Amino acid sequence: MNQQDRSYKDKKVISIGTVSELTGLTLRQIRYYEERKLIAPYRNDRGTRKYSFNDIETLMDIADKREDGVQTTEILKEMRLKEKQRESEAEVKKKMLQGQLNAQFRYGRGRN
Amino acid sequence: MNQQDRSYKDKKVISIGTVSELTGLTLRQIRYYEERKLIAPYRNDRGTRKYSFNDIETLMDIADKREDGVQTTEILKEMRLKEKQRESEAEVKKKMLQGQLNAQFRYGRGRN
DNA sequence: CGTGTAAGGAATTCTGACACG
DNA sequence: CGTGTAAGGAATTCTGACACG
Repeated sequence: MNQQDRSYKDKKVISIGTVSELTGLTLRQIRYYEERKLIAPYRNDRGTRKYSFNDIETLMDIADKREDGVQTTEILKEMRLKEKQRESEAEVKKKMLQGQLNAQFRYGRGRN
Repeated sequence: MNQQDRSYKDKKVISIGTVSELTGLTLRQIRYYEERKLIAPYRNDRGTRKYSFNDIETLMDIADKREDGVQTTEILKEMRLKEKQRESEAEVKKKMLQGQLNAQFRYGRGRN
């Protein structure tokens, strides 16, 4: 996904009623998951919550796990773990790219 | 942009107040451009308008043209023309791809 | 033509709280 | 713990219409 596309997915512009329709969750549930730090909607001037498509996907994941009886505390831990995993992966990729650049640089110099 | 990303851009989930903030247009203007067929928001059960990110981009284009004094009728014509151009381009691409496939097929047969 | 505005009604969202299990 | 609900207030959105230039 490129930069442009991310901006759509991350932009917090959807109000809670629409999120409720899209996820099948009640307003109460959506607000409660925020209280438990599982999501962090933006608040506009008037204090109205605004959600992103990303938030909606997170909420659908939460709904699945809650159906399996997983508590919000556990879900929060899982989410934090996943986040760390993503960071590590990004780190590995960065290092691999760095290694390739170094190799290419040495190769280029050798031919001159 | 892949299928998944398109769904974010095209999904009509943003209410008119947010669209107003994002585009700088007044509610009156946004509704009027709909009346002139420049945009077509979705209406939910209660008749509330819902817009997509695509609609927002269209509205920003409209705003620019209106500032240049272009009338809504002209803008509509321009939009329809662009649409036809996009269709032609898609047609050309389709034909080029078809040609390549044919060539490949003949080439493959020749070697057997 | 394009936009502002006042009008009245209906639906939305917010918070804090009590209830239940 | 997770969710429902009633409560009261504030802001949103809708339509049809009159106004102006």
